[in-house]
Amino acid sequence: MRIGEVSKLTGFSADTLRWYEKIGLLKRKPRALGESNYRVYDQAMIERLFAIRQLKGFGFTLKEIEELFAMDEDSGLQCSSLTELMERKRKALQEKIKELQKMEAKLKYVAQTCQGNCKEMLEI
Amino acid sequence: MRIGEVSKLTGFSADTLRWYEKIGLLKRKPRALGESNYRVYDQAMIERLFAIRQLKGFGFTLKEIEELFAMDEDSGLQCSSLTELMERKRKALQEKIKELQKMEAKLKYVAQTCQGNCKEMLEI
DNA sequence: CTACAGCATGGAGTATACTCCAGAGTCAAG
DNA sequence: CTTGACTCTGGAGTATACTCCATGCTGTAG
Repeated sequence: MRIGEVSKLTGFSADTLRWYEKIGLLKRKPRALGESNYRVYDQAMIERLFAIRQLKGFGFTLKEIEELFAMDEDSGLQCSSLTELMERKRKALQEKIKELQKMEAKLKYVAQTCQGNCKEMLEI
Repeated sequence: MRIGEVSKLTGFSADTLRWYEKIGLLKRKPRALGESNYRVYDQAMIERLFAIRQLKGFGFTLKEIEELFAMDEDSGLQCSSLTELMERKRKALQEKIKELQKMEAKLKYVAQTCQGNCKEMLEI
């Protein structure tokens, strides 16, 4: 498959696919003799793209996904290591959530109790 | 007050103070005749810095804070407009929170139920 | 054979909020 | 008068994840 087709199939733009290659998240297949310079994607690469989609949905950054793939290729990814990574990511997410919830609560408080003098409440 | 003192007082680094000035969040006082080129901060500026601190804590971006100050200088900020802004920010925060909570829930699910085959569950 | 869609490359631009640095000017104490 | 701390300016760098663009090559339909 060529880049346009893969783009339609996966929903990643062609630019994004090239970008993923550039940062090492996706390896480009070396071209066979006499083959054009166009990128060719095989089934394994398509699957990897869906995995990337999944992992992004779990909150992993591209860098983390890359490291994860590297671990997998390196020594075979153990479920225990993966679980640990997920737990760590989960804790980070929880902290971020708490932070946002605090902001939200503060906003709610000011907006609901200001009675005409929210500027003072916000100390503006 | 000069920049170093203000930095200590407010906790914003000197670089940050200059940065805020550059993006228009803080106006530099014009220098008086014969005065040096050093920045001088008066009480009003210090207060504005504390307001910025507050508003950042409420989740407003610098750009939003700037717009807010502009509205205030322009026509005097009405509590009703401010409340509306806060409500909008609050909704945005809530959506972000929901999104993160979904990620967290998915991670929790996989991590807790994988039983040795989390790779399959993650579709890696 | 030619037109045109599709692809390649390298580089710049976007958004956010700074941080760091070099090179030079300024101020106050001793 | 010198030293050292402080400040100035302009510009580059950081992190994240792309997007957009110009210019030029490639593949295929008619």
